[in-house]
Amino acid sequence: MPTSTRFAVAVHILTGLAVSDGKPLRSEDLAWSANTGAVVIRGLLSRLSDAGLTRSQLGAGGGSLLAKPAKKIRLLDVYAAVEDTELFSLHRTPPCDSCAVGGNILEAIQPALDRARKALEAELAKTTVADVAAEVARLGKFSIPLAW
Amino acid sequence: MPTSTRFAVAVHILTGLAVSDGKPLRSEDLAWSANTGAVVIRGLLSRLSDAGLTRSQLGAGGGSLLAKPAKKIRLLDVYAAVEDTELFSLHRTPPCDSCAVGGNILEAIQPALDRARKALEAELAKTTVADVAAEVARLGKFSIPLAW
DNA sequence: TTTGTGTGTAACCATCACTATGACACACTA
DNA sequence: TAGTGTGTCATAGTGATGGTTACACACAAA
Repeated sequence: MPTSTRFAVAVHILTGLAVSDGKPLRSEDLAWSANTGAVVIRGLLSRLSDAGLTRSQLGAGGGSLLAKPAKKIRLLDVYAAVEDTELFSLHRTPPCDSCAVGGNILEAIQPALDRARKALEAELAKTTVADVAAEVARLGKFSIPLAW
Repeated sequence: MPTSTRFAVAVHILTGLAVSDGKPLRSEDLAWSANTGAVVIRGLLSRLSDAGLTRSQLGAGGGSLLAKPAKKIRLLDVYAAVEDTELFSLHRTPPCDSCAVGGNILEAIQPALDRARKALEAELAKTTVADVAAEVARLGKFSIPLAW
């Protein structure tokens, strides 16, 4: 039930925009930082933009910006924006319906899985992009905004 | 990411063994209930056995049994036994090390991800196979042990 | 001891999500 | 008008996953 790498890279993107603090960053710049392709970044930015977390500025000198303060963007928001598979996958083929266990197992475990998922999400809601940006600044010994 | 159905099927297997309550079940029987192949079940049983959750009885009339009371098997134990990938995958290729954000982002987000993972695990530790078996019995309106 | 039963594991395959990459139309700025 | 950067499509390689066949081995029952 692992997540894709999208979540980690999306947090990376948003953290980059947060430390840049108002100066637009191009997808190519972000791709260099994340060590991937610019199209991959643009795909993620598309999802983040749909979720209202970022916005784009076209044309020369353009790039991406945070659509709201980093303090208001929780890791949970990022998670929801870029992950589309269920945390727990169930049986690939539905279990035997005419069987005492198979016919009821899904319904029986669902509540426990839901509680686990909610616990994960509640924890992700406690950290914001601003927190991550501050931690990156502390580790890298620089201050925000950072001149690139 | 391709998510694994192993956890759900493993819980299914253990629940089946729990309601069977001492009567060995063959991998073929479990495969029928889970609507999959017997070899898939045996692969999971191999992991569960390594984790000390089940044991096998060879020969005619044989099959698999729980290695300890269902009440002592937490969903967390099952999860640990059959899932081998990290909950959160990080960048496929390590981010740019010579970059202020890329060089520190992994270390910066790790604590938050660890807290989220621990929250998930703590929740999974609260439910046991016996709980799931009882719920299946309630939904299916039968009592344990179940005659197959 | 013999026969039948069931496990355990290896090998191979099809499928699917994921990431990478090239290409190009479009929007906007200078 | 020229240049820049986004947004999206199409394509391809990769890796994990689950399904299936095959077979050696262990054990129980007779």
